[in-house]
Amino acid sequence: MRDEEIAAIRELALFASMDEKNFDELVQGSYLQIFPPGLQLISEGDPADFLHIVIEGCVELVATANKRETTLFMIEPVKTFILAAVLKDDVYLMSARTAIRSRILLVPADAVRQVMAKDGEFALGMLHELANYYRVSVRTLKNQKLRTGVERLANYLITLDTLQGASGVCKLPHDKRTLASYLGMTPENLSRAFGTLAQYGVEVSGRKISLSNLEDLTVLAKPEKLIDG
Amino acid sequence: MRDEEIAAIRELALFASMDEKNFDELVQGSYLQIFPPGLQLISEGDPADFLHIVIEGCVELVATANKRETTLFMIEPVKTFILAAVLKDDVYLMSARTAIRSRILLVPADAVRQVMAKDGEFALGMLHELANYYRVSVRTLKNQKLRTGVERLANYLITLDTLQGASGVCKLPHDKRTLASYLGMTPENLSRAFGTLAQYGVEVSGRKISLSNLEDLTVLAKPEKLIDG
DNA sequence: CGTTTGGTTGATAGGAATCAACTTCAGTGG
DNA sequence: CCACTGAAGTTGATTCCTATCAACCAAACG
Repeated sequence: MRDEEIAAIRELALFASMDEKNFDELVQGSYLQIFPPGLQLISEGDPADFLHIVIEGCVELVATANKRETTLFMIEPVKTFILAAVLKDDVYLMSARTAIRSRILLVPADAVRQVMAKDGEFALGMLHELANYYRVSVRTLKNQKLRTGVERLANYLITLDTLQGASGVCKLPHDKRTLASYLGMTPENLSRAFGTLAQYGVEVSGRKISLSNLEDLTVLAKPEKLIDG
Repeated sequence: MRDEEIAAIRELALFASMDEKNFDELVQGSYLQIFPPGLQLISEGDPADFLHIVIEGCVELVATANKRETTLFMIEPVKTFILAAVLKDDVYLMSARTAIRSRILLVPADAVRQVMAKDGEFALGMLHELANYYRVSVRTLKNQKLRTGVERLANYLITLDTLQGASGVCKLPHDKRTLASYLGMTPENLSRAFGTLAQYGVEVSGRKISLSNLEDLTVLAKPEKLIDG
């Protein structure tokens, strides 16, 4: 790993206030690797051997059962994933694959656990990271249990537009199949949901979305701070 | 709080290995209280002022949106709840109410955060507790997104029977309205789901359930270690 | 070019919510 | 003791949401 990359990683909230020596110990055994899109990084059920950190790109966390598959989370830079499995020294509950070409830092799980035990600052950093993930997961669960598909899409679009500058024009970060899976619906239903939203000023052209009637859309979506953030 | 109660709390995995002085500091400002059934302990959106620990009884974590309500988790002794909100010094994402008469320990949030910062053992305890909750939340999400209502009920019953001794006879720990909300369906639909399961050997009499054909039920339910534990 | 991949549309069926009526049962009070 | 009450649970009819299967379209790519 290059010095400048190490320095960049050091800046992350997770590592910022930890001891220099402990940081070195973590980085020592780590690998920074580039993966092509669509590559399976982790399979659910496997033991957790590395803590993964997305430095660049995007990773999709998916789960399978009953011959069905669903996307649970999309992880964007700079964030860890499968932290809980590493921490509990247990198997992964989700599979992970790159959504696009991605640079990922792999930190050996036992190193993480060892450093965590002796570096309080690092443990606190982990605690905050994990608390964030827990809250995201709860929000996701509420989104899923309390809203219909159309409502989830509407809220997704409003949030997306806000994140991209609230200009009323935004661009989907993933293909629609992935989005459908993330929103808990089939691609066919996502397509119909976009159709339904047309009468609320949502125009779709490929991945480009324009929201020309945010008021009506918001009435339909009923966004909630405790779900959408 | 009585000495024997303090001693019992000290035994919890969360506190077991922490420093005596720090434990005292935590317990000092805490209250142990008994609440009647159905009492609202916490409202979603409120700032987190106390870490709650169920010593005895049962607490239901619910969330509301769109004039709908759903039960996200049931917390049984001895477990904490709303840990993440306390940790992040943020608002609660869920409301909490007692399902039955319950004894609950209330630990001031700022004390928790202070002790956490200086007691590495306690921080590690928290980290494990939180990691457990995260994984429960992910399992719940998978259960919700990958299964139908009848499948969720079937798996719930199989797990319940296992927990209660795998005798083929078990007893629902909550009323059916609560169970329906927890399983993400309406009471009417839960009733029908029980009806559907009759042909798989599920007999219902009030809260008493008997599973006379576990093989067929299991074929329908398709339990997964990575969802049902 | 044709072939693939991603996306859309239509028809149909299945899963789940809603509304309304009815039953059961526990608790209350006459 | 029994009738009343209210809550919990069930059942039926209907509507709505969602998945499935199939066909079709279109941009992307060798």
